[in-house]
Amino acid sequence: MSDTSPFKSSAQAARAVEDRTQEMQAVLRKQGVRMTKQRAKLVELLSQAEDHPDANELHARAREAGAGVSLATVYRTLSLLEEGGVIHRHAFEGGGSRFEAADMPHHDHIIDLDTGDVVEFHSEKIEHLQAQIAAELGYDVVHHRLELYCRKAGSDKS
Amino acid sequence: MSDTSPFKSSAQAARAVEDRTQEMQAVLRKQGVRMTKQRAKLVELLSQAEDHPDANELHARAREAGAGVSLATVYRTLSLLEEGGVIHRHAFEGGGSRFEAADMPHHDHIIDLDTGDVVEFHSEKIEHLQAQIAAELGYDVVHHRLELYCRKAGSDKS
DNA sequence: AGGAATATGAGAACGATTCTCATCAGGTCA
DNA sequence: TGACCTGATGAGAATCGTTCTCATATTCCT
Repeated sequence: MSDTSPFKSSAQAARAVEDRTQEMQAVLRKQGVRMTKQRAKLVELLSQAEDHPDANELHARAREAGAGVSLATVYRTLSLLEEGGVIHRHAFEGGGSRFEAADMPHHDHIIDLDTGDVVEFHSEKIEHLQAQIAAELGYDVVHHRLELYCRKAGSDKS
Repeated sequence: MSDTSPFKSSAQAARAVEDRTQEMQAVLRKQGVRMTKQRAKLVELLSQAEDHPDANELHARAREAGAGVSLATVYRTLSLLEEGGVIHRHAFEGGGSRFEAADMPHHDHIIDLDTGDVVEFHSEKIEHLQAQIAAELGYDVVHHRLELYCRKAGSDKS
């Protein structure tokens, strides 16, 4: 499998994942969330995921990892983690919600219509324009959703 | 200075509902779409709607108008009209898809988190930035989704 | 360890949407 | 205009993602 990780060595990467997992669990414990085996496993899976898995995918990964977690618990835990603010939920077009750890800078998404790949990007200019527009209409932006559904440049699909 | 230009639904209201209905039906006929009673009624309901009704709401409105249309047909027709480009489908957070006639300039949405109200806006600057960002990453934007979930400025919730 | 509060698993229930299929209605052609 | 062929409709079953129910199993506090 190709490795798009920004880390130089797998040892370093493992360490980082460990840190992220610990960090997420710490935040949750601070909120009084009981850290059960299945929650710990899901937190770990999410902290090491480099894509945007959905509930079913996480269910499968947990099973593969030898730690059985029921689909019901996967859903319950995802909602819990979202409430706790340690993961983000995305409802892209088609299919169900997809998730990602929340411990990285805010960003929006480009979804490849042909492959389903998700690319992240961020534009301070767009963020600023959004706030400005909302303000002109008398609103404060609580959160937003910006998704660009794209095709690779040049792939003529008409 | 801002290129924001929100539309007032009253601007479109000036235009006769019948004209919009005829226009939409004409476009569809041109595409070889059979104009059945049910489809005609749904096109009419959509052309006169000033909000963003969902399938169930349209089903109810058709019933109230004395023209019974099954829910299955409502869904089939909505997909048909969307393919024909005469309506747009929006999947806002929570609940199902909501629709609106497509015969007005492209725009994005602000959703009031407290009231559910939807305000339309458009920013050429943002559109341009989106295309630019996608291009830099090797993509062409096919369509996008920009929604600002807001609260009235100053309404200190919590 | 002892226990109260809480989490889990399995499957039923749910809401939105799509599909199946027997019947019905547009639009065309003679 | 009337018969026809194709495509459309209605009613309900089926699907899909997600949530809920409830009996049982765990966690975490003391």
